[in-house]
Amino acid sequence: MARAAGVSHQTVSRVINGKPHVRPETRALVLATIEELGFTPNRAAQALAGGPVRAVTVLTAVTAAHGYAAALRGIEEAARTARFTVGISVLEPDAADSPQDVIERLSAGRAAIVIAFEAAGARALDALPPDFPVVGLVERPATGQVPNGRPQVWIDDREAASRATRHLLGLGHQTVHFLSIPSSTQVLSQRTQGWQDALVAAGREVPARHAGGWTPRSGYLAARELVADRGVTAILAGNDDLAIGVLRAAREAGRDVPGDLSVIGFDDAPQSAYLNPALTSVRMDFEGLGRASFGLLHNLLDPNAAPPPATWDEPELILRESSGPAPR
Amino acid sequence: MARAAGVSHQTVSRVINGKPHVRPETRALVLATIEELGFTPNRAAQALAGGPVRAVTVLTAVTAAHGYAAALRGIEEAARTARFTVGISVLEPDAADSPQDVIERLSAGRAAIVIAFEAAGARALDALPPDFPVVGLVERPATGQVPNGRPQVWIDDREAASRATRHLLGLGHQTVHFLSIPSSTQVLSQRTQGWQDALVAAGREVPARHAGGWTPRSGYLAARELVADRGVTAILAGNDDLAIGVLRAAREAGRDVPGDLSVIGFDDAPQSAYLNPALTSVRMDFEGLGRASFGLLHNLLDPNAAPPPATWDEPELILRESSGPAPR
DNA sequence: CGAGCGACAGGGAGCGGTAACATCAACACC
DNA sequence: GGTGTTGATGTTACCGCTCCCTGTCGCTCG
Repeated sequence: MARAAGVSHQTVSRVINGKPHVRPETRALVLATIEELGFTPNRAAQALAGGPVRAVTVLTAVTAAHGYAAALRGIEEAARTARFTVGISVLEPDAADSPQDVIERLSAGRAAIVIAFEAAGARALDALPPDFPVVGLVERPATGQVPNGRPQVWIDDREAASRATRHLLGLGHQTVHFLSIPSSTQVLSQRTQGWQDALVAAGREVPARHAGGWTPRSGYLAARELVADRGVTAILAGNDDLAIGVLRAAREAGRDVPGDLSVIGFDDAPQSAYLNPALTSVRMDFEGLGRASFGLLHNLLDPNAAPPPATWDEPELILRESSGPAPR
Repeated sequence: MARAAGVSHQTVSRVINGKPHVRPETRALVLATIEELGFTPNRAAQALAGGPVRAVTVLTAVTAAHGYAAALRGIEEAARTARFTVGISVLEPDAADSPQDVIERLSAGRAAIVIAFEAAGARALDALPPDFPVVGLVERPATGQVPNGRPQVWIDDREAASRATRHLLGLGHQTVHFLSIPSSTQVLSQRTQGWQDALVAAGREVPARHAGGWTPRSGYLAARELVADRGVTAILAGNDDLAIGVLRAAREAGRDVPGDLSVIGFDDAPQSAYLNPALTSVRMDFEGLGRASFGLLHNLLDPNAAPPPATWDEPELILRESSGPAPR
């Protein structure tokens, strides 16, 4: 122990936490000794003794999709600069979600951020006791639906989906087909809703929705049927991974993108601009969302010390090669 | 406290840890009370009291690349089934790497897995004290170079790169150009070495190596120059993300893949099979590697309780559309 | 039939910190 | 000069758990 530095443990504690009432020379002495001994405060002890919580754990069911990974990156970055430790635990789709099961996954510190864009995440969020320090990354709550009183953040992907759909309609496409990603407990994901909104508003018929998963493969499988129909001239994919599968299916079916088929994805993954053809996509600032979610949590935990939570960018449609005018 | 269940804290502790010397009925009673109260043992207290370590933190400098993400997934999965908590901390490329700085990132429990495929990771691994419970995911140690006494795991990507290079040579290409990913402290990454090995063994001249980063963009930028040279007929990219950039650059330069240019990537990311053209790639079992690394760590921490560490698959060249015979 | 022993249970210390309170000197004020 | 007042430290009590040790039984065994 640094008490070998000639002072009491209490003084060391004060120095570590930057508290007042320590003479500058004493502080310097302690700091020097800490340096010399390579001393690191024991997090477990700090946590036990009721020190400030400096740990978050992120709960998520998906790790591969760009949006999720980006959110995690944002959270980690914000947490690291706030000197928080971040844990991660992935949710199995069919896990028993008793509060205990969920809480048991948390590392010491007991504060969480739940990425609840789909069912497993949403369930985990619900399972946590109401007074638990947690913030959720969620789908935009359906209109009129009250958020459950917990801090949550979201990107308005309903509006984003509408915008993308309107863009395609504006290009002359009679209708737009949608290949969805899995949603949270809501029957329809917000992206699906937004797509429907735009179609209905334009007085178009809403085609049957096709359900995909998270991978390019699932996009490919689901799209094969769609692209076989020459009447389908525009496909909106739930994310860029699915869109890659769609692009592949289109090529195999001899469809020309964007000549006779337009494809738009979601999330603007780093590779999307370099695909063949380059993918038109809706850029979503999940990294910013992640940072903001951490900010909110930090604020929850320690209203004084936390800086004002960050904001994030609005979705933005990035036009590239995969979308174009409807074929005549 | 569950002591309200009529037994001592000690008995509760025994039940929680599955220790003997508790009457079945007593055990059942305690278990029932725990269930009823929604009691969860306090990890911090357990750790403090010298209970078994049940937390790892993963240190990595890269999160987006498929290989890293896959390794992390493997670690998390193995850790979760062993009821470990997993933390993650990303290393900045230019961080001060004193042992203290590194250790400070660790959550309570103080055990780590370092993904040390490139410089920042390697430095962090070196910074940790020799007796620290840590295992590294590293590049294959150069021949004759003794691993530094720490448990580490690696995939033989030197041989894998050789194999891919030989494959291209066998297809009639005069030589193979290489676009590298950043490496660890070693001047040349093992992938680069393997490529050179094969070229030298075949008596070919070794072309200048091009250095890329981690992203499709960096692959694209580096490849533009390469693909402009019609004499270049085969490019091996350090990973699939770079390869995507290469594919793009090739198309823009009017090169036909695989007609007059073959491209092979590394890692076999999920989207690679669905690209246009589908990317020939070397499949690397980083997920298995991650699982194995956790197994090793678990064994280090608790030689009795840990199951024998898993193994991982050998690299495998997956032939797809992007590689073919050299143009005549 | 008492010693010995194993199965079960409880008591207490202590892990490494933080909060609250006590102590003590220096200094100011009336 | 007595006595607050304030800054710098030390002391003590936990935080919630695990280890070590001590007790109680009820049995077996010589």
